[in-house]
Amino acid sequence: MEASPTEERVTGRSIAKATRRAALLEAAATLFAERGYNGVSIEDLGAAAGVSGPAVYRHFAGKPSVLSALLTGVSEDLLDGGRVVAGAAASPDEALKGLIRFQVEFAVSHADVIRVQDRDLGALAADDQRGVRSLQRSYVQVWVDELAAYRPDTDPSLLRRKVHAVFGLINSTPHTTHRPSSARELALFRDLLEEMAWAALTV
Amino acid sequence: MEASPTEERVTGRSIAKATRRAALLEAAATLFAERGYNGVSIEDLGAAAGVSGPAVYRHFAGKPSVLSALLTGVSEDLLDGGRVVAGAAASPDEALKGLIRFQVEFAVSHADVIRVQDRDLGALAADDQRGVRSLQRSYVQVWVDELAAYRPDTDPSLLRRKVHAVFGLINSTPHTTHRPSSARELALFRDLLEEMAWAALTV
DNA sequence: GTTTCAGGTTAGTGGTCATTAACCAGGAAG
DNA sequence: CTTCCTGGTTAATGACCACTAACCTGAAAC
Repeated sequence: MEASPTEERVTGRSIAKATRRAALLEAAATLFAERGYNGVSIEDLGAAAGVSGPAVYRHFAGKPSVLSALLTGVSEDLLDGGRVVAGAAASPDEALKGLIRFQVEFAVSHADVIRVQDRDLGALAADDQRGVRSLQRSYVQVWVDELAAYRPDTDPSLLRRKVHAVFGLINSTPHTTHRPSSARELALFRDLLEEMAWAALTV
Repeated sequence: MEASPTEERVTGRSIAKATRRAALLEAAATLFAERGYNGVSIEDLGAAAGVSGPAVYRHFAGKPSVLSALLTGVSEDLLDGGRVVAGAAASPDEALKGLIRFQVEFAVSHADVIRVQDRDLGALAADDQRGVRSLQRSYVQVWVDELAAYRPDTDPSLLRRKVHAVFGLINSTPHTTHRPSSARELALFRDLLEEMAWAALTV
């Protein structure tokens, strides 16, 4: 017995494949963010990853699968990151500040996926959409739990709305036309978003 | 000399035409918000307005013109409304509160156009896009002017970022899955958004 | 060194869709 | 009452595009 089917041999080819797949997802993030899922052709997508057209089908079952992989990935990253951040915090208010910092960092450095997520989620097939929405819900819940601990005796549905609104604030980044240029500018911008988010959240 | 070319006779037909056009724009708002500009066919659009397919071309030059009319309209409404609100206020802080109230009201009652605006603006031809962006910039400027009066000695570009972030917060409404049901709920929700927006803006 | 087979490639293929053509009906104008 | 012409209609037409077929090449496996 050499290797179980799940155990993959690491060969030059498998590396190349993984690399190509990653390049495709990267290209998808950029292109979908720019023109929207329906505005990008498989041909465009392949081309942006240095491969042409139908080669994409060697990595994904179809165009919807690309979107699905992209959005599922980002939702998982957010949920995992959020749980780690919240778990490491010493108090609810530290947790909330950490979550804000984490979300701001994510939104600023992954503006494209954020944009795709709230623009093209509806283009997903019902099943995948359910999956992504479930991950999103869990992530929101991480916030709501901390907020509930920080602000007891508040209607949970109100808390959920607060969290959504704060996401709107933080995720407004991708819509911003004038992106900060220097690193200094960017740091100030992140601080601003964090302060505003905190103020809004603790109203 | 009967009538100048700009002066239109009001006839049964002209009324019917205006009505149909309005119905088409209404349908466009709903459908584009739901499936995105590229996800809606001219056929769908016509059907939603009780007319089929190519009849749309009797009212608009093409699909892009529909989007253009829709977005230009909303941008104008916002700018006009914003100017009235700001002009009627007795002080900068009253003006800001009025602007917030106005924007919240607009976002809540026109969630669909808001969604189309920040989702499909990029689908517009360069010229129309410029026009809409110019209107948006002016609207933002109305806010920035008041904010500058309320908070002197602050970098204007920072103020602009603040305003953008607050728009993100307020305009998060369309992304909210659980829409408030009762009128009471809705009023509470509007109040919440207003409070959060004010807190964020005055950080 | 040969055999496999995964990951590419270039031609279809069928469907969808924006836009145009050709035609029709009925209100407005005279 | 007749003439126009506008807002509709249904049938092309031509792009574009997702996906499939058929074929090729070179790394892995033996």
